[in-house]
Amino acid sequence: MLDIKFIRENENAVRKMLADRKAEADLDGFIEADCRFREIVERVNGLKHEKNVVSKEISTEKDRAARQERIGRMKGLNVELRELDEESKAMEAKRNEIRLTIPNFPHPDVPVGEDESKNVTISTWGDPRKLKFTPRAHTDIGSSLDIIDIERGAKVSGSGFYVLKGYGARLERALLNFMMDIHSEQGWKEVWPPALVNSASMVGTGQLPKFEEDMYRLPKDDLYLVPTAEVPITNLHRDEILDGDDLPLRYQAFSPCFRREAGRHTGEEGIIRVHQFSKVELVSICHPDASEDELEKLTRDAEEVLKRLDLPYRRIILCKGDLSFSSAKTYDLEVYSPFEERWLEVSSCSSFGDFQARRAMIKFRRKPHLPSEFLHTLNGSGLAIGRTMVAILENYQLEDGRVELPKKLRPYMRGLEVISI
RNA sequence: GCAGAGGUAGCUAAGCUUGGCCUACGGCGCCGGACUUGAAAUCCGGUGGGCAUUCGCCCUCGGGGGUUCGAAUCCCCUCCUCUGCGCCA
Repeated sequence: MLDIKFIRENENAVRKMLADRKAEADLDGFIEADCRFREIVERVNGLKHEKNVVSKEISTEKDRAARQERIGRMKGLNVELRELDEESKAMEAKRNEIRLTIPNFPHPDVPVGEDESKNVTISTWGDPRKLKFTPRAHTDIGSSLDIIDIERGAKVSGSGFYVLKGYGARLERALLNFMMDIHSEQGWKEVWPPALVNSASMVGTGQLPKFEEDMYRLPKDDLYLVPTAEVPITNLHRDEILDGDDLPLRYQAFSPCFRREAGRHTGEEGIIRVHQFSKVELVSICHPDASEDELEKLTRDAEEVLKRLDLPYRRIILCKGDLSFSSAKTYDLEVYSPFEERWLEVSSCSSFGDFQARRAMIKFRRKPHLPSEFLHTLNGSGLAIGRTMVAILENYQLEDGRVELPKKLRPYMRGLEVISI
């Protein structure tokens, strides 16, 4: 959510930002409602002031007739107020509703561009593997080793669900522990959050009201299945004023992630894009002056997982047209897939500036006597577990159909070196 | 799920029975000032949000309605916390 004064005073900048992002929001409606709201509020405040004065007079007035006269005046004021009050509430609601649909301002570092083709590669690590045989897809590998069962996932739940079995299931568990141990070393506090959250939390991080269609919702309880642990973790401190000395707050959490993923995606077969996947998420709540450095740390810390798994990857920065709604700046980490001969996104690390903090009312004080200010929030995958598994299967496959395990992961697999049937 | 007790400012905590003296008591923390060589102690003032920024005005007692000239206070709905019972891995 943008600062309301900023929108008022920088209408053109907001308009340009929307165009750069290829986003739409009813800015005219916002401005109209805001102007009208403020106009009415002034009159309402005047009337309320009069009411307060007269009410005070009634309480001290001894003369019965004078009292009655004032009570009559109050009744008149109330009639007038009722109408204006109604309109002011309607205008305020409209204004706020629209404000929730205006995306964040991109950071100045963010390159211009209308879609993902304009994203810029920042750095590359490791040499993409060239296998001496024809590589197979993770779906092939998974089914022939009987560790990924897509058919039965569909039977049990439907299309877009899969089942991990045997070493596949153990690999999931190993990756989770492997990742979280690394992040603990790096100073991220472990949290095990709820997988269901209320709508206030979803508004706080920006999933609602705009992306209702992307979420699973339980109408009976008005709860949502989390699309990422970002939601419960960032909302841990919703409506709180934190002590500046406690910053930054760095959390990591595992959670299942649920996404409806309505619509078709080509080139994302197998378990690349599914309705439920596991992810370790890093969330930082930090001082506004520290968020730029914090995004670098967060991204580096996520990269460390790929380095230890010895998976070649690159870091890209998303252009304005590809940037997500709440983000000010996003790095994606992509692992090379020798089968597809392309890069696969396994992490997305974003800085939100004060956009989420303003929605979720996460504040801090520099000193106890100073006014509270909004914090900055950041988060990133550290990493998406399902896609990391895909990357391991496709990068570490052997010609005979077996899959070697990255050396540092073996202790987490009870010493297993190679996955075979 | 049922019954009871609660939710008041950064924290703590009065007020609610009996509506107006609430411009929300007091304390802690913090800031500024006075005093002091300095500090402590003491005293004075400040310490939520919005609109205007010159004096000012409005809002704020978990949230939303209602009654009333007037609601922290009375009524209704709702959310959350705690205790007991029920259910349960």
